[in-house]
Amino acid sequence: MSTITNIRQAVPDRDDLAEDGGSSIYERLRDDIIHGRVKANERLKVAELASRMGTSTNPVREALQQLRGEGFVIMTPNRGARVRPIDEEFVRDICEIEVLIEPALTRWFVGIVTKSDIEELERLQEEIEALNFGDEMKHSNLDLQFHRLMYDRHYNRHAVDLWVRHRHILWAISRGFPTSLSRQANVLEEHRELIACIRNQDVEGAARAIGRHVEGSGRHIIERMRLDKRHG
Amino acid sequence: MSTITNIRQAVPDRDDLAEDGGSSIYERLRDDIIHGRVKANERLKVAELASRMGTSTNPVREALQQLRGEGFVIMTPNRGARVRPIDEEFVRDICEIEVLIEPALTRWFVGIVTKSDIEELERLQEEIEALNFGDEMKHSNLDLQFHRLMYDRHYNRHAVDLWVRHRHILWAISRGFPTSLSRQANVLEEHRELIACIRNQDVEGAARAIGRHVEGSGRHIIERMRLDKRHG
DNA sequence: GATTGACAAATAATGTACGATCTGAAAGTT
DNA sequence: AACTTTCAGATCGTACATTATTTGTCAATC
Repeated sequence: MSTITNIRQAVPDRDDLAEDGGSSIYERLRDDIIHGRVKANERLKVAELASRMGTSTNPVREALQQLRGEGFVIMTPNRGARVRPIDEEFVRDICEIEVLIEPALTRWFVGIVTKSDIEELERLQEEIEALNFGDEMKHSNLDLQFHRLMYDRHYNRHAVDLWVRHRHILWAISRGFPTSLSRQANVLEEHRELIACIRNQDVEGAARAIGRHVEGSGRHIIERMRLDKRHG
Repeated sequence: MSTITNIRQAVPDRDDLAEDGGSSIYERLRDDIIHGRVKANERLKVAELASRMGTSTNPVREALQQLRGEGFVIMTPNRGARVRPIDEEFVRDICEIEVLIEPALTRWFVGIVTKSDIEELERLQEEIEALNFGDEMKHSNLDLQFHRLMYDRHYNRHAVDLWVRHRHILWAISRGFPTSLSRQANVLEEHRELIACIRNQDVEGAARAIGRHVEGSGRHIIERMRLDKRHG
């Protein structure tokens, strides 16, 4: 019978050294969906996934339920789970929402920012520029710290959670993709302009800057997805 | 195209008499959390819930995982699930997000609206005014149809899903709460103005109208929550 | 005598196994 | 050809085993 061939196999021989390795069933499944290793609308059979993951069915079922809650799989009673397609539209949809949310978060930040906050932003930005996209992981971490400094203290926890989740998804999608030189330059420029607006207490300017930042990021990811799809 | 009435369990069954029958574990748990029948940060023990629901532990675990995915419970490894507090802040947070999203959806709708759409909106509005908040359930359904007509065809399915979920939560919270006369008048007025702006192709006016609509709705719910808390 | 630390028992979460029930589709019947 | 029956495959629910955490007790130390 035809089976899902693209899902990551359970680690065959290296047992117990890396324990779970931090990758739970949930994370592996989510990663497979986000990276398109399982086709859109493909059926996810619990028994099959369980044997593939090397566990029994129960953990798989619970992981699927969690993914259902997050909207990554669609479940119908007595008929199991299907993959929700993670395509360019999905990225576009997320980014469009962020284009609405992040400027709002940023406006608030401009209103409560302190001198030391700005200094910290500048310090992070210097680190980012010094690194110059040399290490994808480090850059991602610095960039996360940069934006987290702006959003973490916001009173609307729900909005911030949404941002965190969206960022997580986008990061998972774009991990491994190279960043074009053009996009690199734009990222640095957008960050610098953002800092300048914040320092000048230019609320609307900061909002516009972050809006462009999000939009550019989304466009870049979509372009990379297209290239990736074409060249395998 | 197949029927759009794909609403899961849209039938509001009010039979609380049968302990095991009727609604699913998931819905009962979610309802308990949203309505504050379980205290904030209270620990949710699977065995206890299972015996209370009259089932074994597995369905409860899966329901909890789904709720975790939706953000209603917080789970920590080997330490179980805790209730996420559903309070006034939560409502405010949701409404603030909707104040950002719904105007964007509305702007798009103004751009694609047809004559028959406007006629349908007006027909629904007439029904709403004729009903005049006589039946909470019917009003809620009509209001849902009203806004669904505007949003359902939007290309950003993710944003629409978010709206649906938020609306669902707010509806569950405010169910049973009476609507003040003042709020009733405002709702009708806001709908009328919204329709007028749409007919006149006044994009920004429509966006402002829906923004006020959402904001007023949120404020009303929060006020009712305060009253409810005070008087038991 | 009160506090702290270790150790044991209880409690609860997590994982495994299996039977019951439902679905989908291919067989067989009119 | 349409309807019914049958059956394999998958989901869903129950029971149990395992593992981790919390709690309670008691002795040792300050």
